[in-house]
Amino acid sequence: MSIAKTYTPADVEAKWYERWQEQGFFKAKPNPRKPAYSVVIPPPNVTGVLHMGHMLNNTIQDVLVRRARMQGKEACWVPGTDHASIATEAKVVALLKEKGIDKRDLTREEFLAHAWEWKEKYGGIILEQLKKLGASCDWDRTRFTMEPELTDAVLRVFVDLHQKGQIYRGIRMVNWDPQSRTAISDEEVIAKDTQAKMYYLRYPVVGQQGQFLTVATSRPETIMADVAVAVNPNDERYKHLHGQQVSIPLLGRAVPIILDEYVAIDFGTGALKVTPAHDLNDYELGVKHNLPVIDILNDDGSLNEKAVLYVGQDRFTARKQIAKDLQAAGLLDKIEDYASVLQTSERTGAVIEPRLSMQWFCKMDHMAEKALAVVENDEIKLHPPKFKNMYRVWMENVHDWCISRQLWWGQRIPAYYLPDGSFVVALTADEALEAAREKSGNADLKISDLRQDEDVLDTWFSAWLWPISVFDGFKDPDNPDINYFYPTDDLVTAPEILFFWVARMIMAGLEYRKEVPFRNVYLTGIVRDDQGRKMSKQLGNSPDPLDLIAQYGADGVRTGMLFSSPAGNDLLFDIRLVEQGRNFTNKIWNAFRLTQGWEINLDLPFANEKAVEWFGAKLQSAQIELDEHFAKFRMSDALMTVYKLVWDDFCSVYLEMIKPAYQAPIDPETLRQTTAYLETLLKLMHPFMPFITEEIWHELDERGEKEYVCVAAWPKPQPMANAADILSRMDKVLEVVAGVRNVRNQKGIGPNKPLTLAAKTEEAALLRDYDGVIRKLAALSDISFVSAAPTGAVSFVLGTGEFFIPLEGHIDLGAERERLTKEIEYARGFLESVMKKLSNEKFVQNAKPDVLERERQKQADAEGKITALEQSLAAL
RNA sequence: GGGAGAUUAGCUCAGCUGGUUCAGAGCAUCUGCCUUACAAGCAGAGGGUCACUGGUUCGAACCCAGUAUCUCCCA
Repeated sequence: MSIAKTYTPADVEAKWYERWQEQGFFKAKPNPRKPAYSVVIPPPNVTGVLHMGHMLNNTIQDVLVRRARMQGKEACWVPGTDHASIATEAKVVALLKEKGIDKRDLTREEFLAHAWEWKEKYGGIILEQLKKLGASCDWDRTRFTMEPELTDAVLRVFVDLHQKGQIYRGIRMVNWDPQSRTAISDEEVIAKDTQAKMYYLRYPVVGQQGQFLTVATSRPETIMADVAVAVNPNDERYKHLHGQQVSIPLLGRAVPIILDEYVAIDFGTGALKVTPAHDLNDYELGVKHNLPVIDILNDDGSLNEKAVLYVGQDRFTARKQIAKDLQAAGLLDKIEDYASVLQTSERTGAVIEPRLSMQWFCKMDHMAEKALAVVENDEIKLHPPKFKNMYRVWMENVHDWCISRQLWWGQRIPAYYLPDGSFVVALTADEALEAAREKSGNADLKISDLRQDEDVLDTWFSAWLWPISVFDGFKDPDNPDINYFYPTDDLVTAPEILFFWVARMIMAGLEYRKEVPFRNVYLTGIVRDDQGRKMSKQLGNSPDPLDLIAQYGADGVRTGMLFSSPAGNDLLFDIRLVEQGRNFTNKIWNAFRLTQGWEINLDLPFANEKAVEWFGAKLQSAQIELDEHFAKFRMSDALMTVYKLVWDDFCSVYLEMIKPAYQAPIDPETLRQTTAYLETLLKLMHPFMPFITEEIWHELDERGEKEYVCVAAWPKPQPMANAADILSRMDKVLEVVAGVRNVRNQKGIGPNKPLTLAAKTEEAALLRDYDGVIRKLAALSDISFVSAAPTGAVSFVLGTGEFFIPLEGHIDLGAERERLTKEIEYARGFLESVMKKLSNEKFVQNAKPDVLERERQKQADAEGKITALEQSLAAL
């Protein structure tokens, strides 16, 4: 039989993914005989292509889902995509621009036609990429947040919350993104530290020739929107100006000097320009003092005619220009450097303008309170739990959610305006008409008299319904799917969207199902490069995931990503991790290859009882450990447990123990047991490395129609009464083996040159039991037991036992002596520290009995060891 | 400015209620091996004042206080 020496994933991955799909293994439907397990994918943007973050996130989900499936649960992983209002619209606008089409020249319908066309063409790419990774989603359930049914859910919720008074319309200071020309929510604003300038402007005091009030501002272009200058009433410097007016520099418009304790005397000059339209604090000050509002900005961030000056110029151009003009007019006192915080848009990066505008809001207070409670009482667990604190702080300080966006791509707000300016909210235009007739008392109103709100809803306003809407829980709240699969089990996502999305899904779940949407939230870290920088397209520091898969195999990439990704910690991506993953697949492949090469001789007796028994015990303890790691969502540790079990215990120890001599046959019982172990290992590895395990599974044996490792039963630990004993006995044996190998290394003796070992130990019976194992692993021709040290031998000490390897001609007496002396010194020091404890009365009184017992044991061991070492030294 | 978390080997991280092998793992490093499954490998080895300073305790990586540095969140 000839099997390739190295594993080539490219040959098998596509095949198995296809087979799994053909067999319908990923499909899930309500099954009363099975417990449900469900996960909804964090829907990637339709604009997205697979990046490293997706790889990590979806690998983790797939591991969880595959394991649940093997555990006999009805595992349902719902895939889908998000319409990503701003991001997609921006992308489509840019694309049109390239073709020479300006969005403003298009009607809403025309634009949407382009957008849909784009979505149909590119929107599914990312899901196809996930298949390459091995993601075991139920593809028949693929949803899209803007598809008709999900849109229907969004509109129903909007109407419902409006009816409940949870949604309202109002003028508020919002975060205006001048690039995408829409309001965005607080959560979409990113604060960035920057070096800005502070401009000190002279406002001439009206009627007092030559007198000025100097005001510090970082945004001089907004002076045209000033409606007052405020000073602190207690500020001695300005008492003489109380009741006066100043005129706005360059503009000449007079505004009052107002008094308010809000003004910080020690900041800037202690005089504050008040610009209600363009600053939240100023707005509040304006309301308090009954000041007018002058909005000088256009949607795109340029100045409008209300500014009078610089009309049509962009705000930043205007800022530069006005600084020059003020300088020229002698009204600029000075400019200072100033460290400030810039508010920027999450989506476009544009500098946000605080802007007063009419928007739709969703009240958060009640919903936030409930959504906080379920996390506080652990009905929903966050992993790692440190995020609980962050979650609490946010929930306790949450503001109402601005849900309207001045875009076209998205769900259009179902509010309809009557000719008189009032509005009704209804699911359809027909219903709106009915409501409008009732409201106005005008039975003659026609649909054409109504005007639907131009805005669309925030993308998260559809995403927050995702765990319910993907199971059609709004259209049909009592359908079998949602009853069976909701609440979902685990949600795997990034901490960045804990508030955007996770918190709001919890709110929606509680509001519409009276039940949490999931039990566990696993928060992954950010994938960074080896210098700790976030991976991004702009930096070009991210490898192409599909290239990686092509090069290292999906299994290699999956394990590589998991190797260093403890929950909630950032992952410093290093190609070496993926190499390690690839190497692991190759190791597995070769273990399989080894077992396939053996000739069987049916007449041979069972020759490897000790080895088989030991690996059984090892397997059992590893499985227990593995299940514990999974229970705690410690994916990295879970993988490491499997990795060490396979590589160290199975390959390096077990297979070496049972491996027949070259071209010698193996006995049937050993082969049978070994194959069974290999199958168990394949099952344990499958969630992490689905492809190679499926490949070997089928190579290993003829399999039935539906007999795939993908759906094999997850192995349960086999209870073994004396497992601990078996393991500790073998540990001692392996120490002896390591001792011999160490001597070989030190003396430069090849691994195959037969040696003999003489042991002077109380564990002779144990070593006799394992005689075959020791001889094989340590390549010994004979093991004898002695009561006195032989001469001319190299020795090593384990516990209280002494071991001698006769090696005439290899012995350096001086070096041997030195080594033994050092060991004796170390052991004496150790004994001393133990004795110190034991001679301390307080320790003996206070320590628990088992602790005391351990210390006494240590004492005995150390004394025995010292004796043994001294005898060895004497024997030299 | 407010809050949360972190600091353990060269790197990435474990370390449960303070008490065996409590100073660990993987990778990297070093040494020797192409030993008929695997050089994408085998065998072995070295490496840490558990950030710092005090305190509590018979006993501290672990508990407490302070200091330093870093990260994140919010304003």
